[in-house]
Amino acid sequence: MPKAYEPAEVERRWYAEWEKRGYFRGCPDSAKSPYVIVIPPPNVTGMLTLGHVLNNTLQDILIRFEKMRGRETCWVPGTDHAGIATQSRVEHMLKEKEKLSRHDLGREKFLERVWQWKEQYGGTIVKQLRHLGVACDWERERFTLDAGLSDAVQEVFIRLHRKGLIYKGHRIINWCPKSGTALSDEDVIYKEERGRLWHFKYPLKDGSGCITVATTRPETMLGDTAVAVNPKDPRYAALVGKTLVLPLVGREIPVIADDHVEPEFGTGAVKVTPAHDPNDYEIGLRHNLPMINVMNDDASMNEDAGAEFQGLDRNLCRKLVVKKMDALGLLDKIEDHTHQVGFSERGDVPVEPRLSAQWFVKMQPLAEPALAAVVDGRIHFHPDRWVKTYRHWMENIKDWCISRQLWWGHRIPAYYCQAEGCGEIVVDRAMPVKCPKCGGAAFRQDDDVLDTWFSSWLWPFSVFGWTGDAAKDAANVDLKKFYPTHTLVTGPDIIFFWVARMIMSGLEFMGDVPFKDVYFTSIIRDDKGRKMSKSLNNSPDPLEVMAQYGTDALRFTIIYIAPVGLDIRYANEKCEIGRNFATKLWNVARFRLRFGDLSKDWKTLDGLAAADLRPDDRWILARLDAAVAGATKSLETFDFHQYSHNIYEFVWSEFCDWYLESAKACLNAPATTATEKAAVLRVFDHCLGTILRVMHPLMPFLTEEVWHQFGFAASAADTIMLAPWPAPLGEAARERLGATATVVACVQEKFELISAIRNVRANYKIAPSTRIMVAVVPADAARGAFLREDLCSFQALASAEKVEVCEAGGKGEGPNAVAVGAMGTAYIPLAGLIDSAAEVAKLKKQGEELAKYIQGIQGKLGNAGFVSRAPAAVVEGEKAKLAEAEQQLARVEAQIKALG
RNA sequence: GGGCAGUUAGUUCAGUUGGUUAGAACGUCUGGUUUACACCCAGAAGGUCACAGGUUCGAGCCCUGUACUGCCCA
Repeated sequence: MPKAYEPAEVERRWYAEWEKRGYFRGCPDSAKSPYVIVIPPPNVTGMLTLGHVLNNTLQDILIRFEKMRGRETCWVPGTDHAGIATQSRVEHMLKEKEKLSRHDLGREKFLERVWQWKEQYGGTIVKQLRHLGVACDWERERFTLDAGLSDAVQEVFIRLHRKGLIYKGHRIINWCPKSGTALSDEDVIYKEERGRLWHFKYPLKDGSGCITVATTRPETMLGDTAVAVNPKDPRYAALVGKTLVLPLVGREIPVIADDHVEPEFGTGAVKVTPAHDPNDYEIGLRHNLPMINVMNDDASMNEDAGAEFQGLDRNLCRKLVVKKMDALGLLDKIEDHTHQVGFSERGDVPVEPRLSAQWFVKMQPLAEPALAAVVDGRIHFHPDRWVKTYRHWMENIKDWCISRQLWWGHRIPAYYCQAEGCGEIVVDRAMPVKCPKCGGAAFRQDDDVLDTWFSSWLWPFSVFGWTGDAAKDAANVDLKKFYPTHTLVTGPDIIFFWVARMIMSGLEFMGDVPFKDVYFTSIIRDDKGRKMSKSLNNSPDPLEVMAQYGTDALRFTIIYIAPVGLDIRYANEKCEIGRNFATKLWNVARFRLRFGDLSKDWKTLDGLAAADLRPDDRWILARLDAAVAGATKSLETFDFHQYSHNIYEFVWSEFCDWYLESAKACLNAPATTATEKAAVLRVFDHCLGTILRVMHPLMPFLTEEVWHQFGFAASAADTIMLAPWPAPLGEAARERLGATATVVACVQEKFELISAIRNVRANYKIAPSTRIMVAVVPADAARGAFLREDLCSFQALASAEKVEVCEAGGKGEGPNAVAVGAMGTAYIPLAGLIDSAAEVAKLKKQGEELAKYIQGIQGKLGNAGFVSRAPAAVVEGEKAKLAEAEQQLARVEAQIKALG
């Protein structure tokens, strides 16, 4: 075995092997109880990011944990078709390489090209995911445009339409001028922008003066159809009902009063453009105002903007409007103004609110049961504070704009009767033969496609082949076994886009929640706390990180550094934590191999009793038990942070730093009998076998490799993936093995005394190779007896030539350095080296600390309120601590006296 | 404007139902090729738990307020 773990080859070999052996498959016929996760489908255009690493490592941990616990696990992977992103990427490519637009090709040819692109490049993220070691059931991989999933989308659209929950409406929507499509409210990202507030004067028709309005979007004035003021605003009371002449356009528009106008904002009078602003639209509806759309699809001005402006881009138009208003003397002033501007996520351009005919889902009837499912606990959020965010959105829900003016996606199953003046819309699976209204036979299908999320929201059941046909679905074994799923792991940024909508659709179409627990991951930032972004060039490529440090190292590190419910601050160097830990474990195995083959009976400790074991063996078994119980509980409660820290702490600081060294001393000692050695090795192997299994969900490759190299695997065909999750020994077994709380406390005290002795060595700069003599006067007879049980490991751990346990006063002659601990007082003869003054100073410092501590406890115990009100156990505990400390202080003081 | 988080060692973070002398990692300092590991070992230093009140026998933890930082929604 090489000195350090070399991950690359191990990872390649094991992943292929696991997949080949079918370990990832979820079997619907299994008698085991199912545990199911559906992956949050990444965009088919996507590349693996650290966010994916975190998210998928968490899912993999859960899947592997439950698999070891005997569940029939099924983790469904897949991708979504990412309508806008994919279409614009292919359009861009066509333009660059062939100077063609999608319109040059036509819909059918263009879609062929997108599919080609998808087949060629779309698998990237899926391939990358495999490098992460994820135990996904690849045979179930799904894509949102697969035939079955597309059928489900169609079925759902038709059903909701029949139910009156999908309708076509003429309303204000968010328009992305770059990609030329409508967006949903959730697709808009608000960014703070330092803009301006232009104050325009609109003259009254009767020539009696002007009203000044303030606007952040001057170009929209061309579509103004009113000016509104607050009815309670005395400044404008006299002007309500009068008529203004809209400058540049000449249209006569009224001054109206509306409660929603804020008198404090701007001048207190607002221009109203119902076709280009959601608030103005509401005002327009209330006051029956004309709605004039002055823009084209690409955000250039249309003919209704007037001849001077027609064809201009919205930004150029803005400049021209301001210039002309200024020339007319109607530009009152320009103020700096910081405000929130909505941007299109994909296009990264400001969205244009605009009046448009689109398809919507009526959300409220779906939201109510979905809110109830979370509020009444059928679904749990982790951390649960996200419930509030969810509730707020659900209670203020708006209808969902689902139509997109794209070609790549699920085409809307709506057919328009082409008969003159009919206008009938038929929603159905196929093109109708005859119009139910006019009997016409000519139809045209809606050109638009559906929002990508309209397919993703069905994911938890569409991936299992849901059809909506009751008989077929009842006979679907996958659906029966695997729905509802169990845990969803996703980012809080898609709580509305995806999580909330999946809950709605699950309840609506399956009659049951889609999952029971939702774990919201952290967001990954760089080590300065900045968001990862392409422009900052601060987003590392996970594949490179895995190549450099190892996949297990990255997996371990990202879980280890993820704080509880907060953002992660990541830097590549942090992967050293995981890499070093992997190497540490690797070397534990190397160490063990020096002492021969694995104990045959490592799996259990049956037949062993306290008398067969050293105190240190009993101690590590108690600690191992606590570690196993802790790991199990942490994973059951989604506390991944604690899980990783507990393992790390246990393996490194307890198992390696103390137990392994103690075992080494015993195994190397000539006096140790073969029986004693066998017992120590058996405990060691039992610990290691347990550690490997507990760590497997987090570091799958390394643990599998050691499992095999070391002989834990029964044969080459075996796997740690299917090894049983360790069960705690339980109290009775711990008692039998002497792994009691008393032993743990004593061993802990012993280790503290050894540390104090090491401190003496360091203070006197004694070389590690120099063996010292140590005489320990135990604090009491019981501790003396405890120490005598095993002096061999004490000696080795303290680098001592010899350790003697003496009666009080029997510590021998000559000057001694001293270490005082709860276990007792250790004397280290250091003739010629001893610095009495330094010894006294050290002891005085220790004495002062003890005195302060004692004073604190005495203060408590002297407080009548504490003694009468605190629980008896707490009071007793304080008394015991006091006695212990007083005794130790007495010993420290005795030493000071002896030295002085 | 509304809501949600956070503020603990130089840095990044733990800290259970309120009850040990508040912990870890990294970094820093000292010493060390001790036969598993220098991707290591041993030792050490480092904290007014943001601030101000309150509840309590007892507060890092509970309550009220303030400040600052970040996120979400309008």
